[in-house]
Amino acid sequence: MESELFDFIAGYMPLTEPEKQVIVDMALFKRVDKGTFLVREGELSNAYYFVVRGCLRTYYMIDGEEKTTAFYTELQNLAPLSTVNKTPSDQYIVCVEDSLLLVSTLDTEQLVFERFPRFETLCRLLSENLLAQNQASFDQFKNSSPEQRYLRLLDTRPDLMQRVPLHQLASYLGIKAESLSRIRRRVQQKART
Amino acid sequence: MESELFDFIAGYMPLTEPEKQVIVDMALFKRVDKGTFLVREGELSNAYYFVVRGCLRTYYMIDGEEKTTAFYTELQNLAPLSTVNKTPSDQYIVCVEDSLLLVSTLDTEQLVFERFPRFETLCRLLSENLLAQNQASFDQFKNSSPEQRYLRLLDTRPDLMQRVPLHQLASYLGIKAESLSRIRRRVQQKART
DNA sequence: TCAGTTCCTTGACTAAAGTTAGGAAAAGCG
DNA sequence: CGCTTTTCCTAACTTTAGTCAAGGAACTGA
Repeated sequence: MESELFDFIAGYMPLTEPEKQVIVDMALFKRVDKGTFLVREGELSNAYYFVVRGCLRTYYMIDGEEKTTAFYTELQNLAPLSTVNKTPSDQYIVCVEDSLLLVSTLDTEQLVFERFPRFETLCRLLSENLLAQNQASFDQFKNSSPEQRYLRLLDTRPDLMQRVPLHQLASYLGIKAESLSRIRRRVQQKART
Repeated sequence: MESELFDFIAGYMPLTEPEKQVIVDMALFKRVDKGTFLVREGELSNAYYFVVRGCLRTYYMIDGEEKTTAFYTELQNLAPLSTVNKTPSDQYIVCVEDSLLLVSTLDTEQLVFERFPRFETLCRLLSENLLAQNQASFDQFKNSSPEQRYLRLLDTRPDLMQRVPLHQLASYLGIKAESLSRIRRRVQQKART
């Protein structure tokens, strides 16, 4: 169960057995049911999430409509702006499937850093990486059409198509549900020729 | 000259005089002329940049066209994916104006961390913050039309309009130069009524 | 089982961005 | 200074996304 996590971490920095034990002992793993809200708009949040198994979704409520902006699945990390800034959240974070999460709060983080100083270096490297990756995704998004974005998603995260309703994927791709529907038809027709 | 930097850092963590001195002594400040490339496509990069004064631009060459994706101005931070990943860069980073930068390489960073351990915490906090902010910008980008994005840019970074050619701003906004031209006309007409 | 959602698609229409082409003003350079 | 390049705008046309309306399929809960 934890092995996925430690394999992932090893990509940044291999951990010793005692170090792994620190994480396990702190009982940071948490099972969360589908439909559970981790944060709602207006609430304060003090946790960071690492998805071991399952799927989280972030969305905003704008003019009574849900605007989905991200999905976090296996081995992805979510540091809500609300947690980082200690300000009320402007978005919702909800559990899309029954999930297994590593939940670390500002408090537990501090404890881990004391017992295991290298963990701060690990967190720094991870943040730097995620920042650069996020910027690269943003860059790619700007330079591609809705259809190209759909095709890329199909290529990089095909699982999402099965796991998530299409109208949520549409707003994730920055378009309306009707447009996504038409894009899918267009793409299928091209493939058939 | 360095005071802008230290004022900025104080927002995360006030530094002591000796700590400030470490940074100044390491002579990490660098003047860079307009037109200078910090990284080209295919090159390796091993530096992080903090803009004290001036402006940097990142762009990709796609089908012989420059696709600008970001501008870094006063008090903004740039950690190129190439530096983070130690892989050849897929983008260009160029100096748009004569600029004053704080340049930190992987080597100098290590030295600073040793002489001044709190610096690593500072870097972690900064990365976490920038990541959450970048994600929020990305979210907003997805949920707004080209016109809304233009108006927001006008609101949040009006200086860019003067500092940078419009066709570069267009691709930064994820649209073509012709579209930006039309949007500007539309907006002006609305304002005139 | 049935009623009420939610989800997905389609069609007709509108609005806006992409494409292509051209031209004028401004800036850079010999 | 003239020349070239860059920058910016315009226009006509094409393509595609947004909007509004509707209907059917799939799922949900009493």
